[in-house]
Amino acid sequence: MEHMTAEARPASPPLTERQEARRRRILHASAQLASRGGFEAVQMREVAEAAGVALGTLYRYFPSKVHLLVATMQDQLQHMHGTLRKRPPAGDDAAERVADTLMRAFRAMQREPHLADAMVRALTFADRSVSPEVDTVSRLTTAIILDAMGLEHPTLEQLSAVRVIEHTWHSALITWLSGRASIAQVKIDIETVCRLIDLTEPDPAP
Amino acid sequence: MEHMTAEARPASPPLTERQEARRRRILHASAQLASRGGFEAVQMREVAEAAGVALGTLYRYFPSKVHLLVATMQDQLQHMHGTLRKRPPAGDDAAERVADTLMRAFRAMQREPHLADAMVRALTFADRSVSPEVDTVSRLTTAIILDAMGLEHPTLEQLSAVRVIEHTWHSALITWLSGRASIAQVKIDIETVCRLIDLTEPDPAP
DNA sequence: GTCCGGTCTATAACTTGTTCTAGATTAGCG
DNA sequence: CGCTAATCTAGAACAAGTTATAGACCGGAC
Repeated sequence: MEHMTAEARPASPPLTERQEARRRRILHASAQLASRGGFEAVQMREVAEAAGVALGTLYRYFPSKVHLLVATMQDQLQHMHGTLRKRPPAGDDAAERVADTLMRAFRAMQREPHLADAMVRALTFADRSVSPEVDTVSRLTTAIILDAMGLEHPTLEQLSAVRVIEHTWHSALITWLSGRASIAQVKIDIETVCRLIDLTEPDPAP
Repeated sequence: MEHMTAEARPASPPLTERQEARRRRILHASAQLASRGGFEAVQMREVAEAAGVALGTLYRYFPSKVHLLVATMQDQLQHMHGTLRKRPPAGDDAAERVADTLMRAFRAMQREPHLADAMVRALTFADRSVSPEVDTVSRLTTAIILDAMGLEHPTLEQLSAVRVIEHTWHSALITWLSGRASIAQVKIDIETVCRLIDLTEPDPAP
């Protein structure tokens, strides 16, 4: 496992201290506003005001509302990845541990449903211009799942299973957020898809 | 199997002929515009003009852009359901047939990627106010998958598998539409998730 | 310190989804 | 036919994302 939890910005010019602070204020304001009204409550003018920057500056840091919310999700995911690592999931086999981890993440979302709404809606609404950022989020999610499986060198088959688990995770979240599925239903879906993991683990002989 | 392919409008007052025609013109215009530039090319003023109705009328028929595009998807799905029924999928077991069917649907989307983009983005972006319509689309998709499986009375376990397959289908489509996954990758994901079906079919003894 | 290019602020303007209004048209009904 | 309520039209108006502009400010080169 690599240890770059908090760093994923290979980007262009290294930000000055004031700039880093601005960026942080913006992300904080974004999360704050999202925690109340969800996606639509994150209004660019309000984010700018709450963060104490001009609207143009906000757009310099995040070229669109979707970019901003995806970056917010990146931020939150990194926190969560750290948190999850501290208490590794219980469970005998990999499938259980992954389901356990995702349910833990799901409970975190239940605590801030509006924030979850804003982030997930932005994630799935993102078009090609946001692909790099969305990809970063996806890699973070993959890392979390692989951590839960406890694998150093997953096979191609296992990576496929992880992809499908991620698909299910995102889509199930959406159905929950839009009120079309209950918490129990999401739990079942997660547990169902996690059985795919067993399929890829032909238990190593008696 | 029931035969209500083209009917799913239990709604309030039965539309007059002219109204039905308007509705159809609107959906046609929507699909037309979507086929060019995708989600953002479907602009309400343009749809209204192309359909030859006033903007206010468009909003009376479809209370938002997302409603309109979800209805467009409903329309397209019904066509596809009909088409798919004519030539049932080849394949020995249920998993193969479902994967086959979904890949056929996927190829249809590849022929109109912009239209697919508009419809799928609307579907996942829809909030609670569109739940009933999104649910209808979901039921249609479920029906298509169950048809492919060839089941009259699926078990609860099988229904769970179908749910997960649907999740994967939607999410994989999104990653493809936003350029983060190749066609080949989507194929693998579909085939991977379809293996869940085998898990629910403890083959009925010799 | 002074100067310069890039950054930030404040604000207006533009775009597109959505709502509203006033008047014309239509459908159903006696 | 003539009436009435609902519907439709044309167009203005509003909301929020995004872009553009002009000037103030900051940080590094000299």
